[in-house]
Amino acid sequence: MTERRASIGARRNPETEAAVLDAAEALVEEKGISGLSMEAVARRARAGKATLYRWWPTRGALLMAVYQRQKRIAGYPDTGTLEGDVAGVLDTLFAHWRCPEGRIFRHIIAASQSDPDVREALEAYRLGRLESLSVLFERARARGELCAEVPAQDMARAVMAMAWLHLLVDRLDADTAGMARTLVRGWTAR
Amino acid sequence: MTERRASIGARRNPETEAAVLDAAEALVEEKGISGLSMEAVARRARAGKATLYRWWPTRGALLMAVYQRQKRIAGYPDTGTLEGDVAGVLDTLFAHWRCPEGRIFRHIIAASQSDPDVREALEAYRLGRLESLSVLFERARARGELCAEVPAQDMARAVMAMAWLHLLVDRLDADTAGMARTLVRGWTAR
DNA sequence: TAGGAACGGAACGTATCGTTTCTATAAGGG
DNA sequence: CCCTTATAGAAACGATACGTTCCGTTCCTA
Repeated sequence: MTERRASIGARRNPETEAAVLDAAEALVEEKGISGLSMEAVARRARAGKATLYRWWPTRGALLMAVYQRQKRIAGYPDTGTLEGDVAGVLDTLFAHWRCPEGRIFRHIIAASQSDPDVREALEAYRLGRLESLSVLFERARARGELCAEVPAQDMARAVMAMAWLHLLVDRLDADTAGMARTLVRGWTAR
Repeated sequence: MTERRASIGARRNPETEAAVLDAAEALVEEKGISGLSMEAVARRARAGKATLYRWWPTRGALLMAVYQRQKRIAGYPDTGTLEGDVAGVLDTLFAHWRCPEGRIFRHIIAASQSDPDVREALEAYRLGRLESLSVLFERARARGELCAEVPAQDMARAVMAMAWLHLLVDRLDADTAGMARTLVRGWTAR
């Protein structure tokens, strides 16, 4: 634990990378985003600041690296109805955001408001999530459950918007079933 | 312009307050939230830092003061249909957020993720906006346009969520009419 | 008239920033 | 086998912002 983690030659040391990302993640969990200073990360990871800045030139880059290291959420459950599926998505998402690793996401959204690099990375990630959300609507359409008028992209955006709002205002304990009902009502064939 | 703005006695100087808030607003507009340092505000406003800290103990307090100085958005237009009203609300809101003073709001949401004072102030403001949004749904209910099943609070939250999402991901140019249609479809009597 | 509060301004010590320089280490190439 | 290359960590740098504390001035209030 206390042995020095030296260079392993003319290539990047994975142990150093892991130590840095561990330190950064722990700092954000413990002290919030303001605790994520390059100094503090370097101290905690026992890494040189030069090493940090070599690989993660900005705080935003470090933040995104931490988040992208986390395992992705698996596919969503198939409950047989669109409303059930949407409620399941919201449940899964809220549960993920409540756990220690997930708490970082709100800070990423916050950082993206002023850091162009974070914004770009988040936008790419967000579009991917919209894509994966659309699976639900494809399934519903195949079941003949959907009305034809509402574009799948619009529905996915509405679900994401609801989720983000509750994350940002710290209401991850809200009634996801009610949310799903409110949203889905207008999208199903009548 | 260059004359010294001295004390006016044992009471707060409105000119100083205005100068400080002007400086803070301009700094956020020009350089984003990271440009809003107490040092920079004091320099630009030609105010002492002691004066700043006396009235706005934290950066968050300063940020909220800037936003709350702005004139409130007037009542929403009455278009005769819920869908038209919601589209109008989104249009008004997006237009406000696009103009220089409105650009601050995204930074307030961001700051609220780590600053408890900002969070509290934003939460109070947000609940007020939800209240004022509910006027739309009262009107629709009076017209018999609404189905009885969806609570007004849930509808208001969905509209707000959609708006916030588009603010945060910098898509204030999106199709508000389409959004309104997507949301409102499920809430009207069928 | 005396007290006190607000004002701008300056200085203080502390902390973090991002950069630079240094030494030591370890792989690959000729 | 040596030399190049690129790494890792440590230390120091100047710059910036932090929050606080004084000071001298102005002028309202009691």
